[in-house]
Amino acid sequence: MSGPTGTPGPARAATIVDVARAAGVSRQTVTRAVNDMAGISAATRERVLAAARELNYHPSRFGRGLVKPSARTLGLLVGDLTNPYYADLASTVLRLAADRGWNVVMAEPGSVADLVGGADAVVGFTGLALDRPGPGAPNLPVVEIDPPRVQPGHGRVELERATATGDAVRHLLGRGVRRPVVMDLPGSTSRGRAFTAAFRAAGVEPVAAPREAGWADLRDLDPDALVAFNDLDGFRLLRDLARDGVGVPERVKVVGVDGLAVGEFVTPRLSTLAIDLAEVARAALDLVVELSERRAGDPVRVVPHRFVARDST
Amino acid sequence: MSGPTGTPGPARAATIVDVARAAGVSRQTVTRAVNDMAGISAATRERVLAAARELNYHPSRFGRGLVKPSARTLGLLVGDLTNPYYADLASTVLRLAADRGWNVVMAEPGSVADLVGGADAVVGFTGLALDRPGPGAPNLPVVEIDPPRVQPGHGRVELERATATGDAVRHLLGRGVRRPVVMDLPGSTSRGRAFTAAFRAAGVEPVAAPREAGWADLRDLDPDALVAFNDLDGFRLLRDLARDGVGVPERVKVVGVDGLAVGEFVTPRLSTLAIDLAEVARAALDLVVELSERRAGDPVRVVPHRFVARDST
DNA sequence: CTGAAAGCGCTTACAG
DNA sequence: CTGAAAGCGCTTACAG
Repeated sequence: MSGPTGTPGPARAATIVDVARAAGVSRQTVTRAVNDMAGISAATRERVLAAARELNYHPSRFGRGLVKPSARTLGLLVGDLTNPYYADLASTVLRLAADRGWNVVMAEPGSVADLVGGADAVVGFTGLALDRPGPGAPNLPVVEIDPPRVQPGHGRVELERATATGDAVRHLLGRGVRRPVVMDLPGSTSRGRAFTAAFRAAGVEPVAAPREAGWADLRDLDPDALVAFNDLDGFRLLRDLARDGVGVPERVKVVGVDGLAVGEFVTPRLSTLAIDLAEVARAALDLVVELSERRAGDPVRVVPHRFVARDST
Repeated sequence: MSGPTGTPGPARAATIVDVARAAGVSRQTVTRAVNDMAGISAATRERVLAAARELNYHPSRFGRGLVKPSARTLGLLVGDLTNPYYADLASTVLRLAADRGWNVVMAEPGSVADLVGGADAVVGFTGLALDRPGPGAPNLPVVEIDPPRVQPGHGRVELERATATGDAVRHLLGRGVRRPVVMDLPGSTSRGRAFTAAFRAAGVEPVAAPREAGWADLRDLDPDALVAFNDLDGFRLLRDLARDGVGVPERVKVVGVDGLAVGEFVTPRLSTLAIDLAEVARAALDLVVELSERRAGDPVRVVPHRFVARDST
């Protein structure tokens, strides 16, 4: 609906040709001015930059990217960054990716704008989202962290839990625990299943409870240990227990999962299943590079949790 | 150094033409297969996809972006994501940006790979890095959060501190504080200066101490209040004080800055200068949109801190 | 110091 | 169902 010529359409962003026309020069003179290159008179440069400013001109990443080498972009899919677990992982990925000259576009599940379209490869907790790798969808290299099921062709970093869970359970049993509660999501996840299995192997039948249960909901079970879904939930439970005057670890022991550094600062300090997130990040990046260069088979890396006993058990 | 033709060079990534040649079809047939479009026989599609897989073909974001509308990309520059302050802000930015159809490329200072080249606009704590907006450098819309000094043409979100600092200081004085220590970075920052000014206005001269000082360094000053550089530092101090058996808040009061949610979970719960990060994020995004559409003057938004008194004071 | 030409990798009409 | 042509916005040699 814009006029025949000269009447700038309101929607379309200014392009290098618009600036060239406005400044009365050629396109590559605009390039020279805008990119601060040599071989252009000060006067011309000024005129061009003025025109660019006037038109609110911003060079297109795409035009530029097509023609000159530029950083590759890694799509990173994490859970809620509000959880330090994901934030810490992201922090390491950012650092390692930058070392290798990659940019990182990030998304939380539910806010995946166009991760796939904006990235050259994708890494992350795909269990949280990313269902749509349709037959012909832009098939990027993908590395999944802690995936619920294997996806052929994708790399994956598995977070091994069995060993550390065994250690934790042994630790609890050794301190007299007989009536543990394992808290988990509705469908049950590998974390919950691992604890349940380990307790059973020792002849103790744990009670299952929903992740978000509070002490008020659990009190009647008279539990002597609570396995929280993660550290954040563990903090919440510790606070509730303190509020109700329930002694931790004397009367009830509490274990978290994730190994958050802040667990050192709550009272009592929270025992937890920790994992080296820097190692997870490193493994994921190694795999994604591998995948984008050669086409490897089904590359897998395994990173183990370890049990960290602190004061809450 | 690759052969005359047919000998694939090792470095160069496969392009749509390579696939077309390998499959013996035209470029747009490749497009149809790869993008799962209609108007192509199943057999041809299979043949093309096989060739694509064989060549490890991944469509170029740039070629594609140039020709079809795609999400805009916001560059977000935050501090260490390991600090929940930045992580929480990033989380909100991610969500809001996705609502508006933007992608977000993220960087921490020191890991800024090519933020400027990879984004259509930049938002963040530019005080932490980003010095190089040279004369002709790719001039994107920029919104600075809590900038150390105003940069003409840039939008900015100012984090107002004076009011909340006054409240905090009044609160402390009201509880008998007379020998406060204000901890800050070497050059002193606006947060430190605000506290110092507020104490002086009330006729109390605070002692300045380096941000990373521990109780061992401060004990001899016999302070009755510690103003930590941020909440994380506050947690550290609380732990040290508990370890040394120093009563908080009876003997020493502790104030943090940032308003981290975990401050609710440490013991005693940390009093702090909080700010609504969602509001900061929203203001920054509003400005950046404004800046990339019209060219506004020097758009500014102000978001206030507020003092949250908890148990540590 | 400045400009005309070619090409980066892709998709969108348009013919057949 | 398939392909030849044009063009997206930019930069890189190459002439003048």
